[in-house]
Amino acid sequence: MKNLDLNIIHTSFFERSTEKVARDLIDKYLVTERSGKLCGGKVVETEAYLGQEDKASHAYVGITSRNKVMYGKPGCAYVYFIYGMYYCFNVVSEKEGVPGAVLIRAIEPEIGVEEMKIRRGKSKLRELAAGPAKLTQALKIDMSDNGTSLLSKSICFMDNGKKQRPFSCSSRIGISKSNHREYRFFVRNNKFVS
DNA sequence: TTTCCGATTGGCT
DNA sequence: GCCAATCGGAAAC
Repeated sequence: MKNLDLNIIHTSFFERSTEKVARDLIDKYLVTERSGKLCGGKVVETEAYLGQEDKASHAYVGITSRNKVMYGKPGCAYVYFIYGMYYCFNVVSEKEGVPGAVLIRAIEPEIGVEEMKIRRGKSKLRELAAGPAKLTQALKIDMSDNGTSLLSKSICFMDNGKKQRPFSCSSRIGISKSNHREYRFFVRNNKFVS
């Protein structure tokens, strides 16, 4: 592994508007530690999901047992099960009581690459974490992480202090209910974007 | 309790 | 490009 000077990102970063958090998470590190194995890389693609004004958000219908984490403390994980077989990972944004979360759609594999290859059953770097459900498989994130704080060593975002690469925005992927705003952010010309 | 369908993926045409 | 896999959440009945 290369020399990395990484610092855990704290709650105040997440206690802001969902759009800003989504934008600023680009190029931050997402790292998990599972059974002593460290895996992660730079975030290269995110999407913002807001509250009841956002038709595509789980919070559009109001608080339910599934989405209640979105209304909780910023900087916690919101994980949900989808299509009967996949998990998607979000970080909760906004101050407590206000729903919002940022879906992490892709990371650029950098730490623990060999372990992620085993978990994914794939050898190409491009196939390890270019997609929200691929990323949870590579980082071993599942429902047991739902609601947990992302300030711990076992799962967290980290900053290496370097400047963000240029990124673009677009409409979100895979949603049927449209929203005018462009809430997807991704590093420009990066092959690890989904 | 029944029905509809989803913030996806991988395999096949 | 198309579509099945697979199951829980949410709303309808």
